[in-house]
Amino acid sequence: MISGCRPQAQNLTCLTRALLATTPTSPPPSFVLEANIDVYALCRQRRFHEAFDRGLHLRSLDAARCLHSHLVSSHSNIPTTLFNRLIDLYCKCGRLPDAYRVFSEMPHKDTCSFNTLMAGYSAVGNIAEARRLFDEIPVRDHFSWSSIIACYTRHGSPFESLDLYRRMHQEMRGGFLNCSNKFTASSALAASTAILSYRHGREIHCHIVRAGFESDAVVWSALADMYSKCGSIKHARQVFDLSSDRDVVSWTAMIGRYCDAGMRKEGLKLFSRMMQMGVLPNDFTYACVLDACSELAAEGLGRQVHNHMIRVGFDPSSFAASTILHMYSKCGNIEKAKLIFERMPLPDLVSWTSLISGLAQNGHPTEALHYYELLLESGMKPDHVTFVGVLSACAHGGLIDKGLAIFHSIKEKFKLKHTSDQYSCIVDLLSRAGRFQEVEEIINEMTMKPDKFLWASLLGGCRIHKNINMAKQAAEALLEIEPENAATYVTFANIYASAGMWDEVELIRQTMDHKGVVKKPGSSWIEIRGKVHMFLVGDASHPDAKKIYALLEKLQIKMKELGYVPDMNYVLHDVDEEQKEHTLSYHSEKLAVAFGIIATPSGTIIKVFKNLRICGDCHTAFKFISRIMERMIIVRDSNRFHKFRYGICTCGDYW
DNA sequence: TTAGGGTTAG
Repeated sequence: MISGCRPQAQNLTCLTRALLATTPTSPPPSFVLEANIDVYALCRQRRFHEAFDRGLHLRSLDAARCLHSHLVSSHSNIPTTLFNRLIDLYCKCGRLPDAYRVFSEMPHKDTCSFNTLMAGYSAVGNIAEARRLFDEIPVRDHFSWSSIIACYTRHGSPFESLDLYRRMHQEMRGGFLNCSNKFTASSALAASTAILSYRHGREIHCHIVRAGFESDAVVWSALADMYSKCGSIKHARQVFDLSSDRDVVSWTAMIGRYCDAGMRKEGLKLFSRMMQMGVLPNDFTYACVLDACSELAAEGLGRQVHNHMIRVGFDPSSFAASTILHMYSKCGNIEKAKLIFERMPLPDLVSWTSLISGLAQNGHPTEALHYYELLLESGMKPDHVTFVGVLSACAHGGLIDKGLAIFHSIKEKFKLKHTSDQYSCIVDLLSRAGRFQEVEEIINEMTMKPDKFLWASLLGGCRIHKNINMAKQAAEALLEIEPENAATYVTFANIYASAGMWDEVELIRQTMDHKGVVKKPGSSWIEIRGKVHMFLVGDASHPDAKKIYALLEKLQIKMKELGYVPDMNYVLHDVDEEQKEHTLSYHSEKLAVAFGIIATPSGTIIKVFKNLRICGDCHTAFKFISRIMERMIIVRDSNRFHKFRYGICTCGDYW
């Protein structure tokens, strides 16, 4: 019995009993399962359409077989409609060969018979068979065209799909208005979106408006999708706002579009609006919104979403559940993430990987490896993403031998090919440890071209070990791939600066000016009582700026008493020492931490988020501040978490 | 009786 269908099955028990009671012959054979007794009874009554409805609801192969045997053994003329429904049922149960057998043995096939079988092949991605049937249909109707167009769109052939959309209009000779309907239009729109063709999309939009079938949620959703991907998110929002028939899918899609475009706050605003309108979110909505919370590190809001999910009920093994885990982990609450994981009855590989990567980023490499061992013990096979998490745990923890052993096991034990991400991890691990000779050997052994992530990892390692020669090689390779990336110039310049090579620093600065490369401004933010406060370097725009600066000055004095020496290597330009110290004191992360201290009661954990990597001087300063203020300070930078407590950081200064 | 749109981890 299909467990999900139990309530409906129970509802029908009375009906079943009544039907069987009126049937004078023997009880159903033993192979007829409980859920299918209704189907069996309805067949005996020759109420075939109702039996099909029930079978389709259950998606039951037994029901299909039961109906098949009744139809075949029936001596009267069976209408084509019933055979068509049988084909459909077999298709929906994933039994294409049975569907085909029914189709080929039918005495009279109509267009619907072809359409139904074609949809079956389309659903399993057998494009060739679907097309063969389409070509054989003597008289094609709207269903035939919409099925084949959707088939090509769905299975990655958008050009074919648009070609057929055009051909449909020629062959049906009715002009666009009579041929296109909401099904063909939405599929053709999806095809235009796939090839990012605004022109095609716009043309189809015109057909939709002229033909007047725009009041349909799917058409609107496809339109908004096309505009957001080929035109602009603003147009997409206009379409969304104008649509009269919005369902949970179109709301979710619009929220997702904002998140994809990096406009996460807009996405979250729309989510609140959706809730106000009484639209019930589904797993996709939760996944979208929780992901936005993760990126914004808005744990407060994430927790509200989680609580809502608990109230309405959700499947703890669904992908939405793994997104909750990810959200807590990305917000620096790894304990809660672990709790969510432990409560999962059957964690999937995504959840395992998410926890392992989360532990690695949150500074618990040994625990990450412990969960990796548990994953192996569970019998689940790790995939290439799991290995990225495990290798990054080794890299962050300085576990070099373990990392190397796991890296080699990917090929030898798990018989998988190394991916470029895994190469980046191993280069990260080795170059952080200063083992540049081995890095060179690995790069030479690679079967693929090293990508930007690998070179960026190497450049980062060179910064730690002041390896100027290797840094030059990495920076040149990196700039060849990404000539506009300011981070490369800045890191490279910082390496020169730390070696006191100011002429070279100046040369890099001039190159940046010449090429018009602008350094991405560092920004940090902190969530206080549900409100996000954002800071830039030297920012005085915050209402509490005076208090923030006064506190930082006081802290500066106390830190120096305890032995803090500002690290000038993190200032790009060759300005005088006093000026450099001044710039360092007001980095965005320092402003955010100071505001956190002011705005929360003593003892509260301060959680700050930065869009770039934390600066080395701020890292040192926060160790002192955590001691002076007796507070735990958590900083999530673009790379990982740093937890400062009692004057030390969980990263062990290994970052 | 048959057809269309949204998806999680580094």
